[in-house]
Amino acid sequence: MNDVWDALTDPTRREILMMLKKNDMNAGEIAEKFDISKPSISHHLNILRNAGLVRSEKHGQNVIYTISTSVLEDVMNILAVLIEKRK
Amino acid sequence: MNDVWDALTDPTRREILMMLKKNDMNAGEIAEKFDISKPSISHHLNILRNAGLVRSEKHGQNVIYTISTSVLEDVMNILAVLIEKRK
DNA sequence: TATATAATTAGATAATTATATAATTAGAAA
DNA sequence: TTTCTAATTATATAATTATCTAATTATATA
Repeated sequence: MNDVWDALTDPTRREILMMLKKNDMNAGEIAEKFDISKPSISHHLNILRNAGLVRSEKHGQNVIYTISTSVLEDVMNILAVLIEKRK
Repeated sequence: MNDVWDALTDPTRREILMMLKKNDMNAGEIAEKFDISKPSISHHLNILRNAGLVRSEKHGQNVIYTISTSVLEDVMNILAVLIEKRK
């Protein structure tokens, strides 16, 4: 759970998720969208994967990344509790 | 918005929010609940306040903290977009 | 007014994190 | 099998962050 929050803190990683929300992309395509080195993006992808926010699958020499939203439900639930009115 | 995510990353700060969800508390009461120095808690409270997640009001020599959830709606919305199915 | 209490600010430090470059691994194609 | 491309791993570094102790500020009370 902490891993999920930590993954979501970084703006680059949130943007990656936003992009993956629209379409699956491979690592190179993702890296192209940012002004950051490929290894650095690879690192961000790793953090997202460890948090369970993306999945990766190798196709030939490409690695295709897909968003995985199930863990986000937990985050939503926590927020819902916080927002919920005190009785 | 970044400030909100950053504020939410830290487990101590999330726990503070959970506590404040139940009741308003003053700085000392909050600090007592953790095994962390008072200045450190003060620092966390400052980050929460800058993110708009709490408000503080001085009553005598106590400072009473209250949760403020409106910014959390924005976070919820971002998560909702991410979770939303691709069409 | 002197002292005690609540909280914050100041300053230092250890740990974490985002980033880069260089090296490596794996697969595709000449 | 050599070479090219995609991606990751290894390593180093600068910046950020969480924490501490000490000092300060503000209020209350003896």
